[in-house]
Amino acid sequence: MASPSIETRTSPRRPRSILNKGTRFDQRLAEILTHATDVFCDKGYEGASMRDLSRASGMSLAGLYYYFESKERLLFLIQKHTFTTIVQRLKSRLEGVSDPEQQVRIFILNHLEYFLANPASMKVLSHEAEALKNGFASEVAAIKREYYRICVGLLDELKRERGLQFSTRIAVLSLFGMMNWIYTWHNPKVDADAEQIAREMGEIFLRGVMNGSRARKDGR
Amino acid sequence: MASPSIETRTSPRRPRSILNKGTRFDQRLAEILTHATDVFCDKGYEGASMRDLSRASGMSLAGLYYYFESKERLLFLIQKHTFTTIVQRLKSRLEGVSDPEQQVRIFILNHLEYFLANPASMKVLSHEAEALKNGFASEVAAIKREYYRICVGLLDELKRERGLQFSTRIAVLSLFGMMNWIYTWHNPKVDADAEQIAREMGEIFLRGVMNGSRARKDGR
DNA sequence: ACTAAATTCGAACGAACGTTCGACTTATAG
DNA sequence: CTATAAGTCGAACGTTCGTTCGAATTTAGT
Repeated sequence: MASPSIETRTSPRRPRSILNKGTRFDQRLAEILTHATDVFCDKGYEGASMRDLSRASGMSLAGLYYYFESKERLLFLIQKHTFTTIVQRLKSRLEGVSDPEQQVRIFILNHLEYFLANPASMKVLSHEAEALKNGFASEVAAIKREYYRICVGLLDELKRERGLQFSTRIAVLSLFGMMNWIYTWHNPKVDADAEQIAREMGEIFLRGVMNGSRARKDGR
Repeated sequence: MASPSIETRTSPRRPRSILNKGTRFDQRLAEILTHATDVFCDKGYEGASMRDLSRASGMSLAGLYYYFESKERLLFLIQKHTFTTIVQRLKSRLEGVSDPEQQVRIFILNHLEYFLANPASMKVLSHEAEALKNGFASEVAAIKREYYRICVGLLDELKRERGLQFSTRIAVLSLFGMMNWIYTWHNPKVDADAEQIAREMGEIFLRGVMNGSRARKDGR
């Protein structure tokens, strides 16, 4: 959780001194976001009260409102930062790789690695997807759509290259389901690490989508 | 949504007349559960107020408490009924089928058919899995565990019969993810019906879990 | 050291929350 | 028709909610 920085906020008047990166304000806000993420993760967005957030971050109830103007905007900041980060990491990892199968594996690994390294953030992103309204909702939805389209692109490319036949939509959404559901069951003391889970899910998904598909006629 | 019946409730003193099935009480409770399910589906358990439920079911706020003694118990009744029904249907459909692959296909079809026929109930079951506490939570968790174990059994049987090698836990949980995630995206105006989606997910999952697995050594 | 800006907080706001109570109305059985 | 039980409701309970305000404190520039 880091550096929401300049254009991300609107609450009080901005400090006029230009060139402040990683200011006290931004650092403190980031700390609050981290604690808030944990609380939202445990109690849900609606179930978490501002007093819970106050307690968790060690700041008074009123003090929180110096950093953001509403509980909803706080959730928005968490979701936007999380989603932006995962998309940006994906893009950088995808650079220079041209084999579509390898690209899909990277997509899965990137998603699961970030998920298991930031379980609270990702649970809040996955589980509270409907909690935001209007402008906040549509801005996060836009990032989600971009992320979704990237995955569609990879699978369409895989289909084209290998002459496969399957519904891209069902495939992509099944893959997201496999991956995102992990927040309901993953236990770091019992389950393998991200790399191995990514390998196993990747095997299931890629074999499932690739083998024998060429021969199928439509309908059945 | 139907017949919570005798042992399910505790609120007021029970009508002493034995042999009442489908009484006025049970019917009205079932209606309330249906409306409450829709509201919980739309606004979430925490986000839905008793006044929302009152409005949706056309009964006064106080009147609701004649049928159940708390909001939490209402959610419990919804989840327990939904989960019990889906397990019971599965068991009856599984009877007489012995081929493990066919059994897995039936499992998937049963799950998705019920999901798409009762989207609100299933969303409330999937999305509000952490909302209940203590006794309520553990009773639903017990049914979930039974359902999970059935699926594990089917996959272990498939593994044994065909000499496959994969982590049953990861496979089962991936399958649940694929299926349960559907509440976040399925649009009846755009997407296919349960039978076809079950076929496509079944293909992906079964091919993914079956093909080539025999040859793999451990570790890699 | 002085000052102005940045930061923090106690106290309170009105609204909404889940739940309860006693009185009222409707249905049922004799 | 009468009496008892089942069902319903308006009004209110105490609590907690998200948010605000003005005063107090801390920080940073000179």
